Formats: sequence, C-alpha cells, structure tokens
Amino acid sequence: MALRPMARTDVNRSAILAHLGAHGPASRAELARALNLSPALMTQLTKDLLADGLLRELAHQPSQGGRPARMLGLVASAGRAVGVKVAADHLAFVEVGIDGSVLRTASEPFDASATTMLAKLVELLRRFIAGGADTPLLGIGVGVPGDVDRQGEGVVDSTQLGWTHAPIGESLRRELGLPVLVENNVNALAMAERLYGLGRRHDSFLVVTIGTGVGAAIVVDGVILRGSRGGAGEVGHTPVRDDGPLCSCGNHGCLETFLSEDALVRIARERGVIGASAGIEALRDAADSGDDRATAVFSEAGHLLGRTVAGLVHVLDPEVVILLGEGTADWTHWSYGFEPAFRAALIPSRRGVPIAVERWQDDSWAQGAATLVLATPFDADGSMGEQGDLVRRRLVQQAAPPEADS
Amino acid sequence: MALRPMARTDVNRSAILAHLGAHGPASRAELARALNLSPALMTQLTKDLLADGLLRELAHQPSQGGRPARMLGLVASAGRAVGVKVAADHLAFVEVGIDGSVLRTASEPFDASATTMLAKLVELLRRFIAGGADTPLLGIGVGVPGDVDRQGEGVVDSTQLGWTHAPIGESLRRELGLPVLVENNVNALAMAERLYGLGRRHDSFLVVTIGTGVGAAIVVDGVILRGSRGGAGEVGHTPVRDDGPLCSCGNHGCLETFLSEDALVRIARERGVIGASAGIEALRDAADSGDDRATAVFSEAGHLLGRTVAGLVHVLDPEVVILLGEGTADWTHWSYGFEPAFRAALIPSRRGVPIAVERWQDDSWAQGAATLVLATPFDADGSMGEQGDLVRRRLVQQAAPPEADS
DNA sequence: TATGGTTTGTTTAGTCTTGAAGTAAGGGGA
DNA sequence: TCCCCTTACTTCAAGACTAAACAAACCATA
Repeated sequence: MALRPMARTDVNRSAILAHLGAHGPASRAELARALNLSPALMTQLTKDLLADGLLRELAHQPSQGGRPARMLGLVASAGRAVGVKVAADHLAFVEVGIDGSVLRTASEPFDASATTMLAKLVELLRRFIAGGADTPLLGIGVGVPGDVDRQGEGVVDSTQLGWTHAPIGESLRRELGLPVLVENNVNALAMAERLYGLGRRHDSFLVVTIGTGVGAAIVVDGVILRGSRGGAGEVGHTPVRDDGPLCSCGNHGCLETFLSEDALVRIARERGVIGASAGIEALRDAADSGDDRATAVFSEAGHLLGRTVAGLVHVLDPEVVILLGEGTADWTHWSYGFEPAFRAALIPSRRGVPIAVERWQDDSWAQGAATLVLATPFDADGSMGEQGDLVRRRLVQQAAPPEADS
Repeated sequence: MALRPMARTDVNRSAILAHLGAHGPASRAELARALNLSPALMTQLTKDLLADGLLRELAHQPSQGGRPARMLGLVASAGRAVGVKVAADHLAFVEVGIDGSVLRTASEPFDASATTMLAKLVELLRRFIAGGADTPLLGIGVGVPGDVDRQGEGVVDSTQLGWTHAPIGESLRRELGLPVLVENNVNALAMAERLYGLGRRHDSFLVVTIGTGVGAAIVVDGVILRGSRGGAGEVGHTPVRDDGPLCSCGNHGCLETFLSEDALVRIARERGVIGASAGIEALRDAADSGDDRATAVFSEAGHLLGRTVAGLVHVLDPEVVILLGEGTADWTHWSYGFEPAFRAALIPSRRGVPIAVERWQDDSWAQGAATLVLATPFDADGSMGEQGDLVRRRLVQQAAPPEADS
C-alpha cells in the first residue's frame, strides 16, 4: 500500500498517537477503551499505523486473567513540535518531543506593537527552530492573548497586543513552510491540561488563569468551546462595577481592573502598602512576611475571583475547575479570600466542585502552545482547519519506510 | 472521548422529519442543503422514509432554471406529542402536531411539594392524553425548573419544586408506557427555538428567560450544553451582592433576588410604589401609566440583567441572544436599563451581538417541552438516552404499511 | 431547432465505523 | 489433567456517509 488515502478527517489515528504520547505504551484493548472506540476498529487502525512505521509492537504484558496484552509504543524519532507564547513585550519558545516532554526553551524581547512585528516574529522563530533536534519538525503552535478566528486561519484580534485582524497564521505558514496552529493562549493551556494534566480524567472542565490578566477556557465533552467567533472565555471583562477603573478595553470596572497583576500593584500603591514605584514582588514579599494590608490586597482579589468563578460554575457546570497562571504563585494569599467566597456563592448542589491549583512553570504558556501541534488532530471536526491534517501528513511522510505490498 | 462515533442513533432521518415539520414541504435538494448532508444520502434517506409512509411526494415546483423540484411533505397523521410544564403550583399541558403546531392546551392546579405528587402528575397526564386526537402519541416531554441528569433517565433536582433526585422520567415511563423526555424548562425552550425560531439560522445562541426566576440555556453548534451533571445555565444564582436578600437556594444576593417577579414586587412594595399586597400587575400598570418610580424598578432590573448578559456574551461568544419568559411582557420598561448597560459593558468587538426579544405566549413553556419529543432525535450523541430511539420507533411502527421488499 | 447552462435527483464505488461472532492465550479449580 | 472462565485480539457483514459521475428535466438563446 504505497499511498494510503489518509482520509480527510481521520481523527482517530491521531488520537491514538496523542494518547500514546501522553500516557506511554498501551495495548489495543486499553486504547479502545480510552478512546471509546471499538476493539475492531482499533485492530484496523493500529495495523495501518504499524505499517506506516509510527507505532511498533513492544513486549507482552503479564496476563490480567486472560490473554496477555501486546503493548504498542510510539516510534520516538517520529517528530517534535515548537510552541511560542506571544506577549506584548517578549516571546517565549519551547520545543517538545512527540510525547510532550520539554526539550528546549528560550525567551526573546519582542515589541508586539512594532510595524515590523511580523518579520521579527518570523526571524526569531527561524532562529529557534534552527537550533533544534534532528527529528522532523511537525509544526508550530502559537499562543496569543486574544481572539482567534474559528477556521484555523490564524487571524488574531488582541487588545493586549494591539492587533486587529492580524493574519499571523497565514504569514507564518508562508514564511516557514510548516503547519502553524494559532490559538488563544488560555485555550492552548487547556489543551495541554487535557492531554497531560487533570483533563485526562475529565471531559468537561474549566481553566481559569490569573496573572497579567484574567482568562478562562471552557472544555466540554473534551472539546474546547470557542464560541461563534473564537472569542469564548473572555472572562476578564466581566463587568464588576460601573464606576471602576478604566480597563484596556475602554470600559470601566472590568474584572481585570481588580485582579490583574497591574491592578493589585495599583491598589497596593494607592493604599501605601508598597512604594509608588514598587512592583508585584514587593507586594508578594510584604504578604509573605505577614503584612496584613498586603495579604488583604490578595484576599480581596481572591474574594472577587471566587464569586466570579462561582458564577461560571453555575453557568457551565464543569466537573472540575483548574487554576493556572503566574498569579498562582501567590495562591496561599489569594485563597483566604477565594475559598469562603467561592463556596458561599455556590448553590448547595454545586458546592462539591473541586478546585485544582496546579503548579505553574515559566514555560507553561509556550508548552501549551506546543502541545497544540500534537493535540489538534484530537480536536474533532476540523475546528483547526486543515492544519491538523498537515501535521498528520508530515508524521506519516517522515516515518513511512519504503515498502512493497503483497 | 470519541470524536464523532455519531452512534447508531440515526439522527438524520429525524432531522428530515423535524425540518419538514418546522418549515413545511421541501425538495430533496433543499433538505440536503439545509441539513448539510450530501444529496446522495438524501436520496437514500427519503427513499426509506417514503417506504415507511412517513413522507409522501407532493407536486413538482416550477423550475428554478433547472430540473423542477419534487416536493416532499410529512404525512400529517404520523403523530402528535404532549408537553407538560411543571411549576410549583400548577401544570400546563400542550398537545402539538408532528409539525409543532399547538392542537390543544390545558392547565391544572398542582402541588409539587405534596408527597402524592407523582401519582397526581400521572393522573393529570393520563386525563389530558385521553382527550387527545386519534393520531398516534409519540411521547411526552416534561419541562422542569431545575437540573436533570445527563443520561436521559429523568432524575430531577429542583430547589424551586423542592425535589431531590426525583425519578420523574422512570416513573412516568412505567406508568404511561410511552417515551418520556425530561428536560430543564429553559433547555426545552431553547430546543423549540432551535427548531422553529431564531435558532434555525444560528448554530450557537443563548436563551435567557426572565419571569418567576432567571434562567439561561446555551446552544453550541446546534447542541444544548448541559454541563457535567445537566446543570448548565443556572444563571439565576450568579452572585451579585454579598449582603443581598436571602435567595431560595440559601445564599444571599443571587441575581434572582433582584430580577424575579417576586423581587420586583418586593422592591416596589418597599419603596411604596405599589401597595403592600399588590402584585406584579399593579407594578406593570403603574409603569405603563408613566409612574417614574415604577419604571425605575424595571429599568434597574434591566440594568442588572444587561450587565449579566454581557458577562455571558463574553464567556460564551454566542451569535445571538434570545430573550424569553413572562417578564418580556414588560420589556419596554426593562429595556431602558438593559440596552445602555448591556452595550456599555461589552468589549468593543462584541458590541454588535444582536438581542432578540421574542413574543411570549402562555403555553410557550409547555410547547417547548412538547417539541422535545419531536426534536430530541435531532440532538446527536444520544444525550437523551434511548428515548429518542423509542420515539422514532413509534413513528415508524405506526406509519409503516405492511410491505414486502424486493 | 439545436445547443449549452442550470438545477435536481440517482447510481456507484469506496471509507469509516460498529456489533456479533469467532480465535488466541493465559488462569484457576475439580 | 481437563474443563471452564477471562481477557485480548481478529474477521466479517452491514450501516452511514461521501464524492464523483451520471441522468433528467427544465430554461434561454442563437
């Protein structure tokens, strides 16, 4: 079988790869159960993948009471992926292996508002890619703070970056000749969480990030909810007070103007908790050393966050809420306000919803973007357009050994 | 997480029936376009439905420049459905034809908190059904204010009715021997809206109801978002003020304590706008006749609703928001507060989201419940369990003339 | 009147998936 | 040791769906 048709929407072959990448070797039966597919189909699909050289059979596993399972594993040399996080003032890069492990990271200053921004982005990406491993590069994931169009073209609107209809995806694709997946950064994080984190065991969950802003991603039945124009999850601009501070979106009193790092610093300065030119570190230090006024700043923010998340839990009824972002470094201070406010605001039947605060690492954003490349085929119905197909094609192309068919 | 096994439940035959019911006769080509299926499949499916006696070929339509279309229409005698709205103090019944048209309505007093409540419900349903037309009854739709489990069993939790784990679906099925579909009442309304209303032209929309409470239903890609335990859309208990009035859920300051009919009456009484024993009609009359303090009550509620809905639009990014419920009768008064608050609270890129206030009729709730029966097969992935199948089977069973196949 | 264009509907071959029924390979008693 | 049970995998027939090619029925126009 020289050229398998490699169908238009063959999600499941990729799902197998993604699952093996995320969980390590597994038997056909395990895969069938995990992916909710019939054993019959699993036989069929793995046969193809084995023939393509993407999978290989490993040792048998001791019997579980019946016939022992033949384990299947990824062929490790099958590929790598690169992720970029775009922020207003810098770029963060990550290279991951096909199993999602971080191989390499980098960070570069970047001015998102510069007119030459696109050229600069391409240049820095090229440089990072060049330094990479020898295994085939499957694609680039780009995480941006803002709305991305649904069709997977990669047109970005972002107040934070000052971009309107920026055709990031198309430009990068043209310049780099690689599959490029552009996604909202919180959604990218949710995807990573789904593949490697808590989301593995939950089909519907909510990811909330705190840090430079406030964001949310909604996963329903394993799929990211994008909304009609890719803008779902914009929780940062929930109106809180009519007469609140001016927000970057032009309105007054958005949630972000009370919870973002800048907001906390502003409030702390106004109250004289920290000096007029001090930053978030000063506030953190003060809180860590027991300054009541400093802990109050965090706990008030936690209170507001708790009420907001409670509202989201009412509206979306997730199985679990995952808290992420730079701000979680100070979570102990936030939690004094968050926990009581959150639980008190929930209707009784929802009070048991678990809140998971996951450890945050500096390259998490970029890692989330990178996993897009490995995960997107996972994401049914081509919400990422043809890029998923392209990634898959590259995988097969690289791995398939020349062979003759019977 | 199966990515679209799209189970054996044959959604499309039902979709054809539902479409014809909602829009009247159509050609195969029209159907294929409307339902986004290939013409080839449409030929196949309609052949089956014609053989089953559910469809019949009508006259040709004048050519549109090519071959003239052969119209297909429902066989009207194929079935009817009954819908019940369950409220704390009464039941509302509706009988609809296979095309969704209302054939008959009734209303009966009912005490949802009585221990004999289930028996009473069965009895009143039996009586209503008995008075119906001669065409086969396809099933019963039940709309309840509260959470319904996801599996379509029909287990209900409702603070409003004082029910916990009430096995409504199973009981009714056993007693009546009919398919029974239990659903949150706002979701039922959303389903009706999807089949017969604005939802026909929109895949993602938000339904918000105002009246005795505040509710929301979320439709994403044509499917109702139910959340992990069927409780999505509980917008009425969004926390608004820590020290607000006591809500039926046990918390203080829920949205409902500011926007429900009871809340408006309470506020108006407190302010002396209406007498201490006057009701919502008195407040409406006062507002209609230009009483500034009365209109202020409505417009303040509108303001709060506007900000809340803006938050939902940020989080869910719907194509359109549909406003329904008894409260929309006073919408002109609400809108003075709603419109400015809503638009002002939206981020610029969302300001264009249309708000549709649809005309409200007394039997809308029950009609929504009834359309569940006709619509549920529409609702992919068997989120309503086997009941959809049962309804379909009844349709075919009744209509199929005995015939031998080639 | 022929000719081409347009829309409608059907046939055919082929893909993806499943359920049912089998085969393979171990285990634990009697 | 033999028989049955369990689990893992495979084969097979069949359904749902699509793309592509075709046939049918009309219109316009030269």
